[in-house]
Amino acid sequence: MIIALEPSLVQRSPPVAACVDRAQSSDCSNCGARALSVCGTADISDLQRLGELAEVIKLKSGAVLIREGDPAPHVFNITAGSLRVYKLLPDGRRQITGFLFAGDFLGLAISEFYVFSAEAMEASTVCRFRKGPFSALVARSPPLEHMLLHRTSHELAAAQNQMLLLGRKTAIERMASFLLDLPGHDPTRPSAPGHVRLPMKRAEIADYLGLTIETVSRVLTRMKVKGLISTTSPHELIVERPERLRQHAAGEV
Amino acid sequence: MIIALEPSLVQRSPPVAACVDRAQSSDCSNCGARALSVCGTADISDLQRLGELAEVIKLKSGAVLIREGDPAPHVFNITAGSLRVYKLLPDGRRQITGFLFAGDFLGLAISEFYVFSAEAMEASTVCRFRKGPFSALVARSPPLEHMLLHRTSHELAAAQNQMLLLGRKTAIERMASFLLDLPGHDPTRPSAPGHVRLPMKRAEIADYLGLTIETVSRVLTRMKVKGLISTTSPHELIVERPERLRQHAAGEV
DNA sequence: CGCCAAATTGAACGGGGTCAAACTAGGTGG
DNA sequence: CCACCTAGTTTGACCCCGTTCAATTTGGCG
Repeated sequence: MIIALEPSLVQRSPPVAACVDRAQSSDCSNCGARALSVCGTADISDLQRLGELAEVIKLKSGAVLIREGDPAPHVFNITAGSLRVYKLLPDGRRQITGFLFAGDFLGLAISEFYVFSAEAMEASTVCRFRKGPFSALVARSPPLEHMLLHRTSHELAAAQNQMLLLGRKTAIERMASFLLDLPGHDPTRPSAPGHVRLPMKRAEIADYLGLTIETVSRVLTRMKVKGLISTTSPHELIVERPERLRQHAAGEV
Repeated sequence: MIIALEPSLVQRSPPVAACVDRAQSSDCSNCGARALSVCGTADISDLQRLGELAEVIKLKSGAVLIREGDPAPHVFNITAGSLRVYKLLPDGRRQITGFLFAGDFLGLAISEFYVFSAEAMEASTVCRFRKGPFSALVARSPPLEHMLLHRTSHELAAAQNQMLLLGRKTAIERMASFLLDLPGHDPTRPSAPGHVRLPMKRAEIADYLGLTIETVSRVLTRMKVKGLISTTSPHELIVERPERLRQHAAGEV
C-alpha cells in the first residue's frame, strides 16, 4: 500500500520545489507583498536541509496515509497528487475538513496521536519527516518556522470560512462557494478560466459541504436549469455566470 | 468605547503572564512534554520585549474590537475577559467561530484586512501590537514564533472538530460537545467539576453551534428531561451524567 | 457491447427552522 | 423591600429544506 522509495531520490529534495511553488503561486494574493517575500525567501538552504530529512512515499489512489487515533510520529508534505483529510463519527458519518494538494503540509499539530485521517484521492507522492528531527530543524530555521506559521494561519482562516459555510449557508450557497474556491487549489493543474475540474466524486463533495450526494446532485441540476453552470461530464463543469454564482456564495441571493 | 490606557501600565507587561499561564495550564495535555516545555520557555525576556510593544486596551461588554473587512494593522492578545469571534452573511446570519479567553491571540493571519469580527462578551482587556514591530520581534525570537505556531496548530485542530460538529452532528450531539468543551477554556475561572458556567446567551450558543435559539433551548430541556443535566439558572448548569453526555458528543448512541 | 459503480431523479418523511405567544429573571425605581 | 419592566428564555404549532429510501439512468472501462 505504502512504498518508500530509495533515499537517493531524496537528494533532489522534491519538497523544496513544492514549497516554493505553492508559496509563490496562489493563496497569498491577499497578503501584503512582505508576507509573500517571506514565503519566497524561506532559504533554499533550509529547504534543502529539510529535503535531506525526507523519505519519499508513493500512494496509490485511495491509500490511507493517516488514520485518526494512531500514534503520530510523522509530519508530511505533499509533492504530487491530492489528499482528502477527514474525521469520522462511530456510525460512519464523515466530515471532510479539507482537500490538500502539492505543497501542503499535514500533521503539524503537535499531538501524540493524529486527530484526523488522510487518504490519497489519486496516485500521490508525499515526503515524510520524523517529528523530532523535523521540529529540531524548524526550530533552528526561523524562515521555515515563519513559513509554517504563515500557512497554518491561512489554513485557519480557511477553516473559519468553512465553519460559516457549514453552520449558516444553504445547500446552493455551499455549492456555489465550493465551485468558486476549488480552482486554484491545485498548483500543478491550473485550470482554464470558467472551467472547473471536479476530481472528487459526489460523496466527497457532499461530505465536504455537510450535505448528501442526492442534495449535491439536485443542487447542480438546479444550477444548470438556472443557467449558472453547464456540464460536460460529471467531473468537469463550466461556470456560465460567475457573478451570479459569486452572489450565491456570498449569501446575497 | 475603546479606551487606551497609560503606556506606563505597559511596563508590567501583562501579556507575559497571560501567555505563560495559558501555555502551562490547559490545552497541552495531549502534546508531548517537549512541546510543553517549549511553550514554557518562550523566554521571559522575549515576552517582556513583546510587552514593551503593547498598548493596553480596555473593552466594555459588547464593544467591537475588530470588524471584518477593515484594514488590519494590529495583532491582539487577550489579558482579561472573553471575546467572541464571528463572521456574518449580508442578511445577518452569523457564525461564531470561537470564544477566546485570557492568553489567546487574535489576528495572526497575515492579511491586509480582517477576515472576521470580534466583540467583547464582558468587560475585557487586550494588548494591541502593530503588526510590523510584532512580526519583526517574532521573527527574531524563535521561541515566540514557535509558541505562535503551536497555538495556531491547536486552533486549527479545534476548527476541524468544529467542522465535524457543524457538518455532521445532530442538535443534541452539538450541545453535548459544547457543554463538555466549554469548561477549561477560561484559564482565569476554573470551574468546579460538573458545574458549567454559560457566560454567553442562547443566541451566541446557537450561532456557535449552527442552530437557532429555540433549538438550543429545546435541546437543553430534552437533556434535563433525560436527566443528563440540571440547571440552577439559565447561565449555570450541572452535568449529572457526564458519561452519557460524552457518548452523545461522540455520536455514539 | 455489456457491466457496474456512480450519478440522477422521484416520492415521502422528519429534524430543525420559523413565527408567535407565554413565561422568567434580574435590574430599576418608588 | 417589593412591584414593575424588559430583555432573554422557554414552549407551542406549523412548515420547509434537506434527508431517506427507492428506482432509474449514465458513463467509464474492460
